[in-house]
Amino acid sequence: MQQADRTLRHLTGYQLRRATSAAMPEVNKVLEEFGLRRSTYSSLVVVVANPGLNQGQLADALAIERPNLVQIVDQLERAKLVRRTKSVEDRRAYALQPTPKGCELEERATRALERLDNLLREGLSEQDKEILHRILQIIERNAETIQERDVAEISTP
Amino acid sequence: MQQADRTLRHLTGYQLRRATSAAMPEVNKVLEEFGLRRSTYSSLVVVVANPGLNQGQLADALAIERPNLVQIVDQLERAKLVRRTKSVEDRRAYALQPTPKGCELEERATRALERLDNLLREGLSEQDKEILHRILQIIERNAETIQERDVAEISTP
DNA sequence: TATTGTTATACTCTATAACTATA
DNA sequence: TATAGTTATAGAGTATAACAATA
Repeated sequence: MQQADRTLRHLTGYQLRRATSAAMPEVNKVLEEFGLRRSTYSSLVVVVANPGLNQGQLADALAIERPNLVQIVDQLERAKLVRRTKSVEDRRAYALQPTPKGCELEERATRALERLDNLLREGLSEQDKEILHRILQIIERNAETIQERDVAEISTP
Repeated sequence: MQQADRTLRHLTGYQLRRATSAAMPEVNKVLEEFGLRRSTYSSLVVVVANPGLNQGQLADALAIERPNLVQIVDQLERAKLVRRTKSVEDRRAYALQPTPKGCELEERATRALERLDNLLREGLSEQDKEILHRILQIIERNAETIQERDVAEISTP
């Protein structure tokens, strides 16, 4: 039985899901070598690039819920990659600061992921890569736009 | 703070993840209107397109583990969309058959998802859509190829 | 009254080991 | 012995309600 999912392959959601599901385990494997997971890695990157931001801003940047961020920052702090420092302007908030060790690890992990990226995109032209990046951002924005609308018009034409 | 995740946006895995995470809730909402989830919908589609296939073949087609398929088929059977019929050639296996109700629901759900697809891909040219489909399949195959190799060469250059 | 970080919780998805019945 | 379907289970990821401290 070949291409038993032929019908599904026409749907963008299914295409995205298959490609993402295939790629994520490889991303996970690379990050494991650095003692990181996707959630801790992406948080670390944003803190390194935006030192001093607070947890709410970090959650917004990564589109994750604040409660789920708590344990992620806990892990980064335990690994001495990020520090929670009390914000002086707003004493409710923590200003997140990367440690030197965090900066160094982030750089090495990013380089490894860039090498994986080249393998994932093998066979694609430079133009293909740019088009992919552009299209995925359009789809993401379209999805956010749809979210603000009513789903009824889709399900019942 | 704008584009706090700028560094991450360069990575294909992150691009894929963001687009997929934004799109999946919309897919879920559409399918909920039909009493389906992504897993039950995709299984239903494959059974309708390939009546008589068994659960192992279905699991392979959708790249899901067989144990996880059991409850999915249970749900489809409880909803009278699919029937498990004992295979005559191999009495260990079930031949999965769609019911008329299953065929009808699959068709309506697919039409609704195609309408969602048009919204998700709004602003893309016909060429963009074809390129996206092609690129995502390449990435999926590349990921499967990487999986068969050693990750060490990626993490430690 | 609203917001930041937190706790507790629950639900889905995914993955693996081990069982049964057939082959 | 190997395979098809199953059971049980465990780990992520994700989502919401409610609380304390502060604004």
